[in-house]
Amino acid sequence: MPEIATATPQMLRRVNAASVLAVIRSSDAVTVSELMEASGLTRATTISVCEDLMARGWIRELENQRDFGTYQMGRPARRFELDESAGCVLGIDVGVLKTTVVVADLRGSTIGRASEPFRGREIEAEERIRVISQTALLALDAAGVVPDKVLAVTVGLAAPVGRDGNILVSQPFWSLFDVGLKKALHDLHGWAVMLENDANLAALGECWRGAGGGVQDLAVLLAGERFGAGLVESGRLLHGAAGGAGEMAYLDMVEGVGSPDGLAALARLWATEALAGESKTTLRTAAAPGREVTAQHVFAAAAQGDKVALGILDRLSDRLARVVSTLAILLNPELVVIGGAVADSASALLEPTARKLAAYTATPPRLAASPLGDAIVGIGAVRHALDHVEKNSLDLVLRRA
Amino acid sequence: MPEIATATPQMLRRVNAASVLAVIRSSDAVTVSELMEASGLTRATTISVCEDLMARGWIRELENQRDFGTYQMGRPARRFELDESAGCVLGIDVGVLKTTVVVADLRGSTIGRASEPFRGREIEAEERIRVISQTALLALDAAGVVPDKVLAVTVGLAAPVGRDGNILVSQPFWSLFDVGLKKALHDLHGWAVMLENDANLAALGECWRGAGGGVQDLAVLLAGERFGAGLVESGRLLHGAAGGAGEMAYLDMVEGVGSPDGLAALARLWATEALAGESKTTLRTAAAPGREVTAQHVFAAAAQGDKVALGILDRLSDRLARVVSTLAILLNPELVVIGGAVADSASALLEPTARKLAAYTATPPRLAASPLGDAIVGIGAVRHALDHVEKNSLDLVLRRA
DNA sequence: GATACTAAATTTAGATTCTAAATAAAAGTC
DNA sequence: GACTTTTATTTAGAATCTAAATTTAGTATC
Repeated sequence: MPEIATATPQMLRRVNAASVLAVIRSSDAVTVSELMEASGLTRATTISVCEDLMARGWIRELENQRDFGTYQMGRPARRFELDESAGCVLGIDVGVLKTTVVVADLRGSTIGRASEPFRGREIEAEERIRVISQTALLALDAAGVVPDKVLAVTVGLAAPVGRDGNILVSQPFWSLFDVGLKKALHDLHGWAVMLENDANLAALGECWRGAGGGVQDLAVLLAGERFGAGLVESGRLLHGAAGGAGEMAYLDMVEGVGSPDGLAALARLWATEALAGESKTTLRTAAAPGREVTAQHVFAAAAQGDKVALGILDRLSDRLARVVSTLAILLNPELVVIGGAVADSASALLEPTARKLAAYTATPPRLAASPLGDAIVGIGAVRHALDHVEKNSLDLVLRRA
Repeated sequence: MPEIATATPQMLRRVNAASVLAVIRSSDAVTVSELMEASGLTRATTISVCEDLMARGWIRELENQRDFGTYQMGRPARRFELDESAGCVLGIDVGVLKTTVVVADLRGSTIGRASEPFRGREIEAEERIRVISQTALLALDAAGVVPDKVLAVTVGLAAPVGRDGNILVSQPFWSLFDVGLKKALHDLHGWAVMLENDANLAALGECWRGAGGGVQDLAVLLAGERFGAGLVESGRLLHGAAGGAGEMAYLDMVEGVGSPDGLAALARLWATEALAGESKTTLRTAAAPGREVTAQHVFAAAAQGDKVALGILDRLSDRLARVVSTLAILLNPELVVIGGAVADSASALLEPTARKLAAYTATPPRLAASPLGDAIVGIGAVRHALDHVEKNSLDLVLRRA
């Protein structure tokens, strides 16, 4: 016997309240008449729902109603808008060397942010959790918001996370971290913490605020040190059975690729190789004795017309085209966004990559460089947390300041 | 302003009726009390919904109510069950050389079937459509059902089909076929026809009646002449932006693979190569002068211990392991089902393939051979059509015999 | 400044729907 | 035949939405 969802009269109000709230959330300030048109409900119902939402603290009524819109005759309309300060969400990016916490209001506007380094790459989960917790408080402080206002927290990390938001026990370190972090933040502040893979959050971020506005089928390629993808199909994140979707270890087996090394790693490697040879290049001055040559150096030199650097860019674009084409063929996204630390530099690669892509696949997607830079995971985490709040608005109790 | 779904009291009945129907659909015969427990509704509501569904023709009431279940005291319970003959669906597999039509009742039981060859590989869309339409009538005749009873029709074909069920205009032949078929079957019989990619239908079929019972993340690999995949993630089919998801042309670029050729094609090729050489093998007797050696010959010879055939199987299993591993890494399915014409023979490959798979991926999925044989697309098409009927039950008007 | 006009808010009556409790019915048990 | 058990039916009640009539709060016009 399957579990089924039946409906009672009481649930109607919930459905309608949620719908009206969704409209208000996506508008600046709306009149009851506008809400009626959007919802198909009558005036009586619409107003009653708005009163409800106001009593619960999600929306507020505007005064000076004529100030908005064009002049109009008749009795002034009541106007409602989202109370974006009714609560906030936290998006936390846990990297290897540092953590960044973004505080956003209910409209998703960033209202605070803090970043703190970890003491080293190999520190214990416990210490990591302590730093994260403190950074979160710093960010809240910067936003001028008390911890009680936090309605949802999403943490992004470079590990596979299942659809249920849990990390597999087969990952001992991250599993420990998972349990510890959830417990710590709940015990300290009463926050409900959700985990998600960083590439997946990057994909959410791009769909929301990045190059993927309105796109339903997209892949975000984190292309810096190591290729990894966040996959969105029909507007939904793909996780796979154990959260492993978007892994790209198969690149080992792809001709002309051979490793999951990312663009920055390859640019460094090939520049170092070139410098070991005799070739004449401006990269020599960048890489002074004792200083490593970086991907930035290569892109900068290429922009100046350096032949060796341009050669490296050509190789990079071929590599990228091959990587993108595997995704493009198997998943047929509309758009592939290049993200990660190299996103800015990658724009120089877009045109040649797109040209080569046409040779590798019959269904080439659009290509774009992420405009979000290294904030991409934090922004995606905010989006993820907001999704949770929006889905559960009517069950959350807002604590007034 | 987003389109939103609000609810009225009238819609409650719809929701509850749909839920109750879903329970009845998945049970043999249920009492009102059982429905009450499953739905959480009261007796009055449950009975009223059942009367409704009965009036609409979807369910029927049983007599001899004590015949079911164990002996029980008290007033006999009313018992309802799905009227599986209230309508039927058609699942149509359009191949290159023939078409097969499956007629199924509302429980999904096959009640009729017919298969007819096309006159050639290269015939016009119009002629194809005529043959399909006639085969459908033959199948209905075999089922003893009139065309009026058909509630939904799904057609599976080897072309990319978008989420919306349409074929891209960039595919001139199939696009013409799409429009023509829908128009023809609608004009002739009033049927609403849905199109879907054959590998996708195979995936639906496996989830329903095949090796993937209950699995939420799975890939079906049609592995006969050419590799192609149907992908299911979190219980949903993946289509991609233009219906191209599951394409495997990237295999060209995978080391140790190099082409999208399927297992049957490779077995033939390698056997032919071996026969051109000097090696001693029982395959020579199978391939008498003028007769081509087939994949079946190779598998049969291997089963008898033929060294050359066993060598081919070993190569095939490596090839298969590489193909599967690319899917397994990027999408992390729980299960990969080998389907298509070679499904039966493929079971001999499962064990060695699984062994090799562990070397290629850290997240090896379970492997299985499809138990559905070449009926897989037709069965998937039936499931697809049933999905449509179940989602729209309350809008469909059943025509009584 | 009085009157008319307009658009929105509010009130009121009405229709559905579900629930809950009381009553009736159809069996079996003793 | 009286009692028990289980289900069906009836009745009253609560919540929701809609629709139509009425009131309100402004602007426009004379």
